Amino acid sequence: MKDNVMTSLQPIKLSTLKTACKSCSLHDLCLPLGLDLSDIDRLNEIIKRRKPLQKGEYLFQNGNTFTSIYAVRSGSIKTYTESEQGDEQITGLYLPGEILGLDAIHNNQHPCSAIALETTSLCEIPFNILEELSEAVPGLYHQLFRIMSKEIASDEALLMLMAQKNAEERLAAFLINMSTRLKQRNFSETEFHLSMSRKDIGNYLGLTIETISRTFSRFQNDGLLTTQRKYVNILKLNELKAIAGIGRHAAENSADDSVAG
Amino acid sequence: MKDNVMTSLQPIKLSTLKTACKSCSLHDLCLPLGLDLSDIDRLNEIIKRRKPLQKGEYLFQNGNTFTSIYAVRSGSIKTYTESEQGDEQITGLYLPGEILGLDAIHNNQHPCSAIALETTSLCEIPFNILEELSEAVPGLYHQLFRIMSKEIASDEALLMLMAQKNAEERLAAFLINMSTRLKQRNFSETEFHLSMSRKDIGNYLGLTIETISRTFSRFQNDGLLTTQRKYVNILKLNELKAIAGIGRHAAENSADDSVAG
DNA sequence: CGCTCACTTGAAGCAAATCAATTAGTGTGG
DNA sequence: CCACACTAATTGATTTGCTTCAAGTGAGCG
Repeated sequence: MKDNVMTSLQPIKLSTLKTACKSCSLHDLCLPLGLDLSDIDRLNEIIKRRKPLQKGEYLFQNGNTFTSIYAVRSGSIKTYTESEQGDEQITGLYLPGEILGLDAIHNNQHPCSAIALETTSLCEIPFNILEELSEAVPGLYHQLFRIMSKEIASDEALLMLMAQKNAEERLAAFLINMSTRLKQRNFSETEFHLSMSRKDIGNYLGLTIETISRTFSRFQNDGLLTTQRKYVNILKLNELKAIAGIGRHAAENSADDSVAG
Repeated sequence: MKDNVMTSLQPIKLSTLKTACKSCSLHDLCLPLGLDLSDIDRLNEIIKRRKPLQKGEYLFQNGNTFTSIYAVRSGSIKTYTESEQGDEQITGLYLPGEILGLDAIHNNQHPCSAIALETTSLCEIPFNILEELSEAVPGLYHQLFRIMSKEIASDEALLMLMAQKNAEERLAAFLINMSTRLKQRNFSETEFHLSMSRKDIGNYLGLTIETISRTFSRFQNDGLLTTQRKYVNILKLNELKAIAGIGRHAAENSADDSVAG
C-alpha cells in the first residue's frame, strides 16, 4: 500500500494551524478557488479550525440549527437523511477540499446528519459572517454558487445512476468517481482506501451489502481490480470506466460530476 | 374537473406583461420572496418576459451556454439529462413559482435539457445581471442561496425515494409532492391534471411505464384515488400520505421537500 | 373513419433482495 | 497472550418485485 492513500492523511497539527487557506494544498479545490491573495486572507480570518473529529463522531445532526458550512481538510465525512420509518439514506460523501452543509441554508436547519468516517479535520465557516464578507469580496458569492451548483448537478447524476443502472454499473461508477476525485487531490487514482464500509456503499448506491460484495467479487474474478477489505487496487481503469458508462474522452471531466457529493 | 387545475393556467397575455413581480401571484414562492417593494422593482427591471413556450419546445438544451436562470410563471417544465448510452433521466419537474437552471452555474453550461410539458410562460433572469444587482440588494443573494439549497435538499430526498422505496411508495410520494406543491399555488390538493405522461413519471421515479400503470390501477382498486388519463382525483389523501411514508404532522412541511425539483 | 399514440393488463423472466450459513477481521478482558 | 464476543464481509440458496415481452383497449386527431 502506498503512503498516499487516504488513511495516511493525518489530522493537522497545532503548529500547522497557522498555515491557512493561502498555503492549503486544497485551496484550488475549495472555497478560495479563484480568489486573489488578499481576499483569501480575509476569508481565512473568519474560518475556524476545529479539533479533528474521531471516527463515528457527528459534525452535526438532522434538525440542528444551521450556523456554518464546513470544508474537509483531511479524512472524510458522510451525510445521511433518515425517513420517518427510520431507514437511513446516505446522500453524500465528502473528501478533502469539499464543502458540506449547503443543503441547510433554505430553512436554517440541517436536513441530514454528518458523521466522520475516519479521523477528520475540518474548517468551519460561519455562514452569516461569510455572507457579510461576500459583500466585500465579489468573487466569493460566485464561488458559493459554483459549489452549490456543482452539488445539484452531482445529485442529479447520482439520481441517473439509481434510476437507470444495474449493480455492476453503479459500483463501477462509484469507484471511478472516487478514483477521479482522489486523483484531483494528488492521491493515486488506482490504489486507494475506501473509508466507507460495504454497507455504506450499498446504502449510498441503493443496493444491499450482499450485492456489493458479490459485485466486488465479480470484478475481482474478471481481473478488473483487487480488493482487500477497504483497500482497492484498480487494475483495468479503462474497462471499469467502460462499465460505468463513461467513454474514454468524457471520463476525466464527467466522472467528477457523476457520483460526487 | 374544476377550473383551477393546471392545464387551465393560460399563458400570460400581452396586456398583463406589465404586471410584474410585485403583483405576480407567485412572488411569495419565487425569487422576490422576502424582498421589499423597491428591491422587487429593481429585480423586475432585469427580468425578461418571454413569449410562451408551446408543449414540446425546448427552453435550453444539454450543453448550451449558461446565461440565465428561469422562473416558471404558468405551465410546467421538465429537465432531463442524457447518458452517453442515450438513456434519459428526468431530474426535475418545475411548477409555477419555481426556478430552474441553477445546476448550470458551476461550469457555465447546462448539464441538462429543459422542455415544456404544456404551454408554459417563463421569466428569464440573466445571471450576470442578477449577480450585479445582488451586490446592491443584500437579501437577493440569500434568496438565491435559499433556492439552491432547497434544490439540493429535494434532490437528496428523491435519492432516498429511489434507493429505499418500492413502486407504491414512490408513486404515492410523487402524488403527495405534487398535491402539496399545487396547494401552495392555490390549486386543489386533491384534484389535478398531471402534465407528465406515465412514461415521464416512470422515468422520474426510476420505474417502467407498466409499473406506473399497474400501481395507479391498484390505488384505484383500493379506493385511494380515481384517474382518467392525466387527471387525478385523490380520495384518501391521508392514506396516500401514509403509503408515501409521510406521517400526519410532518406531511405539510416535509412533503414539500420530499420529491420536489 | 381509420390511424396513431398513450395507456392498460397479463404472462414470463430475471436481477437483486432476502434468508442463511460461514469466514475473516477487531476489539476486550482475563 | 489467548479465548471470547462482536462486527464486517463473503458465498450460497431461495424468493420476490419489477421488468420485459406481448396483446389488447381507448382517446385524440387528421
